[in-house]
Amino acid sequence: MFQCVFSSSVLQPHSTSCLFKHLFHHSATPASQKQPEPIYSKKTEIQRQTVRAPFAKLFIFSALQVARQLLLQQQQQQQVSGLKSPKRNDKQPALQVPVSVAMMTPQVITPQQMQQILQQQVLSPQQLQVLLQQQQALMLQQQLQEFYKKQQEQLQLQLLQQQHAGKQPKEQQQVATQQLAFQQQLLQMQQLQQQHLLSLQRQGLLTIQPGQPALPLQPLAQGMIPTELQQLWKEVTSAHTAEETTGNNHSSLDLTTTCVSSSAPSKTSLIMNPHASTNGQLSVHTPKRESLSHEEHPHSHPLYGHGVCKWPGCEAVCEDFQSFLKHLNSEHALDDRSTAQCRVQMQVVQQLELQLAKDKERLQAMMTHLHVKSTEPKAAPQPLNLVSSVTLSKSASEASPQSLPHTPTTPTAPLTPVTQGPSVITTTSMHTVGPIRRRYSDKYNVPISSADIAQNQEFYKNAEVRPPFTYASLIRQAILESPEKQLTLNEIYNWFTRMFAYFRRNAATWKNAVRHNLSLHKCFVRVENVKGAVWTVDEVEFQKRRPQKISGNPSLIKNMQSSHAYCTPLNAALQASMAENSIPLYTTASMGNPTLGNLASAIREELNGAMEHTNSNESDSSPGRSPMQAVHPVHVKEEPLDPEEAEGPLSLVTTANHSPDFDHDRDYEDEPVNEDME
DNA sequence: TGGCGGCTAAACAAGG
DNA sequence: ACCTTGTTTAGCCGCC
Repeated sequence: MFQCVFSSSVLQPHSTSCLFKHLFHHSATPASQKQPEPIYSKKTEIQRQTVRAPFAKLFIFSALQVARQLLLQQQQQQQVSGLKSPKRNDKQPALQVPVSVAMMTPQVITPQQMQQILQQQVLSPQQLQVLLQQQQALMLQQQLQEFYKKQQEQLQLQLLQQQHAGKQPKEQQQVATQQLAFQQQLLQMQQLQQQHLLSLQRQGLLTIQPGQPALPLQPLAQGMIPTELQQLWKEVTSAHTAEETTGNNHSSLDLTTTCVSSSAPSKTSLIMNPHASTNGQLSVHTPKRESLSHEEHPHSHPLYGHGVCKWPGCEAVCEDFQSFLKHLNSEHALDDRSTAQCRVQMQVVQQLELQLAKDKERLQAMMTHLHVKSTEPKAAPQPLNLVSSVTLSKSASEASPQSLPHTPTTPTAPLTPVTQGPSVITTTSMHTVGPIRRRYSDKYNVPISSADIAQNQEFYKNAEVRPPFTYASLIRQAILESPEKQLTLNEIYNWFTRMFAYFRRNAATWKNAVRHNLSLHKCFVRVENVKGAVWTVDEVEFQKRRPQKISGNPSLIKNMQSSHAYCTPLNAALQASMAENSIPLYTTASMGNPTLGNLASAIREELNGAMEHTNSNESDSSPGRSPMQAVHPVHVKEEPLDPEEAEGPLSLVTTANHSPDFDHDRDYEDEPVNEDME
């Protein structure tokens, strides 16, 4: 079956013509008229404004540029972070030059790294999803552009043939139809991009400066006739091509000057260049000049621009480059925070890469289905080398972040010196063979808070990322969420699979672990019921095993309170406990979702226990543990748990395949679902 | 270095 | 015979 991936379509056209009809259905008909998709219903006033085609074209182009720049900036920042050496930056300016185009290829970051990053989960999954959506739209658009070019060439060829031979009108018509269909796919995708950008804007991830004219975000297809679309497409592509052929292509963008800090993903800002908008026409700040200046300017640095430090979440003002270097070495030296931030950056980038791989595969499948030659034949059955390696490498075959390599997860595992370049936290050090399991340093587990899991509920539902909680915590949560505070074993299983995509795999493993935990921990009490046995939670026992470690370390708490944006989870832990005292910091995410709310509150409660101990300076006799060991350390394991895991494409984030309207009644227990095989 | 918490794997038993 | 449920043991890892 060929399920349309556009616009959340559920139609499954099984033939080319059917697909085209299907695509027409989506593209030619404004979604707002046909299917009131949520994304349209959320349109802002800006979106609703009438759009003129050239205006919209410019915006699309601009949006593409900005999105691309964001990605590249992320890559650059990650690279620079990885390269950074606290002592040498000022002495070896050559090493500060942004990475080359080649270095920004997906191969730079390995799947293992991605998994590792994912498992550390320093970054908010929501933020990741936003970035992924951006990237997805962007890359698909690029693919379609390439394809469309080919289609156009083909069409012209056939037109010529027809002029000479005066026949084959049917075939020509078909090609034209194909062309139009893909054109409309492209347009729809562009709409998606706009929506993503708007979404970012709504979430505060994208900043549009006040003076900026209202953006024309009306879906392009609306009110446009095919010829207009075609013309628009031509203009867009020609502009795009022209831009790329003028010396520096996009890969050489100097992001330090175009985009303002991407900082923490939550603060990711796409700031449209205000002085680029003239007469209401928005254009993107072309990076060309900056790129040139970057080359000419020895003091350029991917982490420095506009007198501001671009280190994620920093934005410290630095008068000149020297002061910036000083700042870089002093504020962003090799320490826990910098290491974590670097990993976050890698996480962002690699997530984007993975999503790109998936979308490429999807595009390839589309093309294959339509019997169209691909512009990237190699992308065919396997998404990308990047992904293939995940799929085929036995050591990395576990899609989950479990198969995480050795990385500097603690300060004692310092970043590789600059001289080793991108090998920092890269594959070379990660392909350790053997049953290596590594837990993350508590320092980095600490940040994962209940609030995070509450906030990112959808993420855990959809992404196969291991939840950073112990089995015991999760079991308890499942039980407490139940109306009667008791669950059968099977119901606990179902809760796991329902709430966490991760637990839709390796059922035998984690179910065994669940049973093991139920039996092992005193806090879980088995109660004989009429129908059988149910499990309940003995809160007293659970409190006994509650982590205490934080109580003895006030400085840590202080750090938590003042920690950096990337360490917000740390704050979140604290805030979670505050929330317990009727400060509803994290209740918004759970509003309208009682389950989520319960999850948040219960785990928050768990965390709060540690904080209570902290505040009261009470110390009981129970063995001390980090409060975040409740938010447990995630194991790193490099050997596959299940041989089946080595088969089929793996995905860390399966947002595209997991419906938001996840069927909660679906039973995953016996059949580890490989979503990618569907 | 040893204790501890946590996870995984596995063996085993009982019951349906 | 097979599956589910529940218990127990062992080994490993990371942290302290």
